[in-house]
Amino acid sequence: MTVGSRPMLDLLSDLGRRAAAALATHLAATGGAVDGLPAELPVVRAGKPEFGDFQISACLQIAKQAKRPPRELAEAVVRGLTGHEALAKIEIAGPGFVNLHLTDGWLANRVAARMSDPRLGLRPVGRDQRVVIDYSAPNVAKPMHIGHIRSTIVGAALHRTLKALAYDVIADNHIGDWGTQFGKLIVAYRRWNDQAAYAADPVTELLRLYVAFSVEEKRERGEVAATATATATATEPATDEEEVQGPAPPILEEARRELVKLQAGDAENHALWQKFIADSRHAFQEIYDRLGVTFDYWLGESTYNGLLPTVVQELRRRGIARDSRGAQVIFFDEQGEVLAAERAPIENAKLPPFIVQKSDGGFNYASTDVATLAIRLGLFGASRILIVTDERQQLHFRQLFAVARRMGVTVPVEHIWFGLMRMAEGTIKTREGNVIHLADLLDEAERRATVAAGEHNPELGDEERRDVGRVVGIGAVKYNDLSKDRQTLVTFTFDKALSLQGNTAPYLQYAYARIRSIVRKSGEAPSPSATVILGDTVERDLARRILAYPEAVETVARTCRPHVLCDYLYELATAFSTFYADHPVLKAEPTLRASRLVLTELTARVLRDGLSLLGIDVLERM
RNA sequence: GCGCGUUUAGCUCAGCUGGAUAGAGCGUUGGCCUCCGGAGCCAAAGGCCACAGGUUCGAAUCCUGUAACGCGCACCA
Repeated sequence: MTVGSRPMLDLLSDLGRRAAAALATHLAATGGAVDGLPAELPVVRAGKPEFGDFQISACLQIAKQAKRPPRELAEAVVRGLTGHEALAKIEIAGPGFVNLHLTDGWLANRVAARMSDPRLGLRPVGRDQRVVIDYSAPNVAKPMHIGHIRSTIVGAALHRTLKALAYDVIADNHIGDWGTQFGKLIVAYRRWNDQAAYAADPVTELLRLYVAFSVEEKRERGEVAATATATATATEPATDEEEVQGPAPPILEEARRELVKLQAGDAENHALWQKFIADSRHAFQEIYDRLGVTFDYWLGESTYNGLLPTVVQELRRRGIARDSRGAQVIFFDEQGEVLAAERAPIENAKLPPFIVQKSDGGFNYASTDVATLAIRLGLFGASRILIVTDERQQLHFRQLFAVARRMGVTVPVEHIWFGLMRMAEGTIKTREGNVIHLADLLDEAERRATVAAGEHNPELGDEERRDVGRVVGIGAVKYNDLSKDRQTLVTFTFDKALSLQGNTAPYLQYAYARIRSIVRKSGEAPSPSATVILGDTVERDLARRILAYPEAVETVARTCRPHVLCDYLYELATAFSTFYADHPVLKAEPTLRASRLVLTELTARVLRDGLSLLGIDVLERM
């Protein structure tokens, strides 16, 4: 490990350990024994500049248990840290906070050292860990719309971030390529397919066919219901709420027959199904290419079909699933754990029943997901599994994870859920109503950004302007989703999604382009051996933020929340802009110029690297 | 009805898992181009952290209620 490759994080651990040791010694001497004193006191960023760079507030928490005054403990901590090479000043403040001030020299040396570190301080914390990440997962025969964008973009960002920390990542696109909709699609395709329209845009035509099916189904259902109510005796109340619906309309019966044929391996239906998948995948790939998103596998739901009978058998054999109303069902207890199959279902179960096989013998999402989990754990040897979907699937995954626990799964399986995208009033409508297709959103983003590029930099040629528009537009869309906590409910508007000011991708890209312009004009490569001078708080603040990069990236990997990295990069860019406003670089005297070039260059490298983890490109000019 | 989630400035959001005087962006108002790219910088105004209790040295953060909104709740995925 080279010096300076992970300065800030190591320093905090070191300080925390020394503080804890000093405190333990003091407590032992004074008889104020405390159970479970941590080996490392938490050292956190100070809330305000006057409180120094970092602070330790643990003395306040420990004081009560130790029955000693907080300030006395703080004094012990101060004694333990006095003389540390990185600390310029240690003070006790308020009721017992310990404020730590780093020396400018320590910061400067560490920043200078980072010039020689191609990883910018990132540590291989994920080494020897295999993570399977499941994201995007669009449904076959449906165009990707703005509801898919968060899973795709958040998932891709996590994918890249984990890889950067040396995790062995397997990205799996679990596309919806199986299910009852294929019976409907086959029927609708045979009845109404418009060959020219299909040839031009298969997925849009498939969506039209699906909608046409629903319309026809509804029409027939109306007719059936009318005759049913006319002949009903009306004296027999329905015993089951779910069964009050009348007999199925003929077209739905037809769809079910086609589905059964497909499942039985009927050659014609199988060929159609394959065609739908291939054409859909082609359309998805176009979007992924524009977004720069990649997968290692596309193991759709159908991948697991052959395993489902065995999965359900196994669940029964192990006393997890049982017969109930003709279906294979798993029940839960008051704690939300699986209820043994020999026990009667209970009233106040924490979770509703989990159906792994329908009463008609068909399998569903639940059994598919059990099989998927088994493959990811067994075949892929995952040591962590991340599934990125919207919030509506929380209950399903709680049920699934309870089943996994019952089956003895101990590796962490996490549902990385995000809030739904909602439409605001007045947004543009597309062909199919109020769904905005992802492709249209990206087109509009690029169009607006291209116009903006032309306004802000008239010197750009047509080709470069379009290139800038593409990178800025796509970046803005991605950043808009990534910069909010993923659990936030988003109300979509073009103006917000494509904003170019404030905490946005274009701001960061602009900061990068400006920096590159300075470095170009310097006519030299910033020197890794230059001495860094931190002359004032502005330069000092910039240095601190540069060094904090690994902390932000590791937080993203741990919590699966990319907005932490967005916030970090925005603060870095802001710190640079402040620095840039009144600290001449090229016109400074030689030693200062060399030092400032290092700060400038490092800011550029961290911005580029951090944005790349988010899947956002940068430009040399814009 | 039950479960999960959300509620912080006019609007959009942070708040590092209990720390000191709650922070940004947009918008508003006022400054900054003889100076490396003004998609920028500096500053001001703007807050009962939904509401009511509780826990403790200390609460936007934890616990209990209440309200509003979002989502889900037996054979869709």
